[in-house]
Amino acid sequence: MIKVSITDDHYVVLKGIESLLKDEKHIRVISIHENGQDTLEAFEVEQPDILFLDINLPDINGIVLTKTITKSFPNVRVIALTNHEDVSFVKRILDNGAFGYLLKNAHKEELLQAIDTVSKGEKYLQKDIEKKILNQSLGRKEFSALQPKLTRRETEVLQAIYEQLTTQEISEKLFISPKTVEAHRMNIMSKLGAKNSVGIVKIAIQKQLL
Amino acid sequence: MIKVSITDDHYVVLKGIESLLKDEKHIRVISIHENGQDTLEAFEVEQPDILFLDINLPDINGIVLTKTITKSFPNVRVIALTNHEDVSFVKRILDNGAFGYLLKNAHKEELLQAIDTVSKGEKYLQKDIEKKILNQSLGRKEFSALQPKLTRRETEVLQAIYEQLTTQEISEKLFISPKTVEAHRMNIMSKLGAKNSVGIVKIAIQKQLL
DNA sequence: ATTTTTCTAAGGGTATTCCCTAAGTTTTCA
DNA sequence: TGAAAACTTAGGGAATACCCTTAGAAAAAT
Repeated sequence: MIKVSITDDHYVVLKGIESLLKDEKHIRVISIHENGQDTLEAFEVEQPDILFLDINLPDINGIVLTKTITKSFPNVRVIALTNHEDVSFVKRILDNGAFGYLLKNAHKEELLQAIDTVSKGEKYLQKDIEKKILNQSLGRKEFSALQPKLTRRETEVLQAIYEQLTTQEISEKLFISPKTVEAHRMNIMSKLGAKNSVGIVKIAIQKQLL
Repeated sequence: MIKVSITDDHYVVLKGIESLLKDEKHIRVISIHENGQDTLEAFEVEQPDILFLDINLPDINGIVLTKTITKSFPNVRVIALTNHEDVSFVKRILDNGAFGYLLKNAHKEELLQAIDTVSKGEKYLQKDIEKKILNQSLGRKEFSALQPKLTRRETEVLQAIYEQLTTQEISEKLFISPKTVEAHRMNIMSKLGAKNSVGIVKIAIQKQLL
């Protein structure tokens, strides 16, 4: 008997997965949750073998939550559920301890196969995503063409730029010199391949950094 | 007996709504579809009273599809399903003939109420969206707080800004003086309520002007 | 414990954007 | 056809962003 939990803020998704699984005798849905907090609290009492986890939750960032869960409850295997087909995104999630990755357009067979595969301790990726990863992994790696990694500070500056703050305002907000803010902005531009602040925001949105 | 169809490329959403409705005796789900094309073809044979339509479909833009359906099959009442909480978005959909608007985190009660309300011929909006629309509609109207209308030239400049071009480069691209470009940019900022070019792009993306 | 990365910040420019006012021309629409 | 809206241009100045280099201190990773 495989115990499954589901966390998704879209109620219909929650009920959809539940209804798809309820005919399976070897699978039991033990709990469903609409946010990260509830999920963590419920896990204090009983942990599932597998958690279907929506990455876009209202309260906690899904990637962070994945990390938390795999650390606090190592027996729980997380299968990420999203609409992002972005390969870099998949990578980040897997790096943070997820065992599988499913798009929300997955059909019943894929859902079941994901559960079976992951419960065996193997990683499960949806077919088309697997292909994409392979294709892109064959590109150059050193240039980090995929998901540019911003540092904590850079992320803060990025956020502030997005909020239309000026360098001066950002420096006051973060208690650092304007010159430092500029340095961060230059680094962000360089990492994202942007020509100016507009490009930073444009690309950051595209790459889901915001 | 109310006949319902569902169109959503996320299979779990499809099954979720279906399972939520299957206990209701006065409602019958007559068909489910994963894309716009299938939906239109199926409607040639039989039309539902109500269609739950995901606005983000792989093949056809949901807003356009709403328009098509309400024209070709005027008996079908469309309830839009999305994650967008953007008020301007809601307006656009309703303007194109939709009878209701639900976020995907809607619970069973809301789903049923939406069906009942819409089948009576009334419009149904989810509570929190209704509030937002009211709030924003009470603002100044002459300034077109909702969907700011940009002129043809302003749209071109907006596009160029989005492409990270400088004022100089834009002027060369459009064969106008840099000063004119600046004038347009100022007008765009004013219309969108942006503080700078970053804001222009940010808001333009939010309001789907790009 | 040591290397690497990140964070910090400065000087010294240049380029660009932002903001105001003003006004002639063209297009659109009632 | 006349009025309104949109498009065009401009001057001038303040503010901000961009770009380069350099470099010490702090934090993180190995």
